[in-house]
Amino acid sequence: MGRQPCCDKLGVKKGPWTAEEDRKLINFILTNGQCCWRAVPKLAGLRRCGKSCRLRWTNYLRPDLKRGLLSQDEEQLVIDLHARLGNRWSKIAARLPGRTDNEIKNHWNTHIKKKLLKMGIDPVTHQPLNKESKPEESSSHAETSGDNNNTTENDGITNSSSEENCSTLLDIISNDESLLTSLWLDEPPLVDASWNGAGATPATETCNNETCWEDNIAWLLDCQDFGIQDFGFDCLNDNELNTSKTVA
DNA sequence: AACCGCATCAACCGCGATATC
DNA sequence: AGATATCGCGGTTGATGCGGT
Repeated sequence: MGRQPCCDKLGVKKGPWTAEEDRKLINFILTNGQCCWRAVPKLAGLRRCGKSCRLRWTNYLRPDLKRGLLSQDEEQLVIDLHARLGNRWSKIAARLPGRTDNEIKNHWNTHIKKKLLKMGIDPVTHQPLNKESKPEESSSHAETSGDNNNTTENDGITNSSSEENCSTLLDIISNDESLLTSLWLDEPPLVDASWNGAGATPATETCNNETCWEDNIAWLLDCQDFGIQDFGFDCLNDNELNTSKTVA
């Protein structure tokens, strides 16, 4: 009854990934595509659990990932989406091309949270902190879902230009019924559909959908064209440069 | 130069949802 | 139908780097 265990836990390595392990995982996925993660460590010759492989790939090795800090626009979008969705990081990440839920979660906890607090805004409710907040900050945003375009003047993200960004992004979201609906419903992401199509689908299903699988293989092979087989760590930057082309 | 505290982020853990037997 | 495995998500931890003293 049931399935075989995910991994036997014995001899499974933990901790930071080495360049060699990364290379093995990348080579395996480029060659075979993303099939069932449970089988990946064995087939790729890794002493890792499948879960760890999936995490490493989705959070770090995927060639379509952007690296580096979030831009102001991205940051503001995260704030806005968080006001609507709460800590549903995967949903938020789905709206930011090349960003992972882990990355956004980290950025939220280390940067955005502090900025909001500094601005007198509760990062959980996105409402003004009444006790500590400065009088002018509680003016124009409160209970409604779009009230988080925090436009105060005491922090870097809140200068006049970012104010415009805030309202622009907010307008886009508020005025786009389909986007709003999709944010609330469990709709597939706009940007990373190809990845989710392959990544979230168990091998059996993937095999049933040959077109989808082949598309992903083709896409992964495209990655090889720009030198991923020569993987050293700086190649990911090259990947970044080429990903937009490839995805497009 | 050495120590300390803080910030950052990759990776792990545990849980719920879903799939499979 | 129930038991169990797998997947994906969100919370948390720990290693590392950096700046200040």
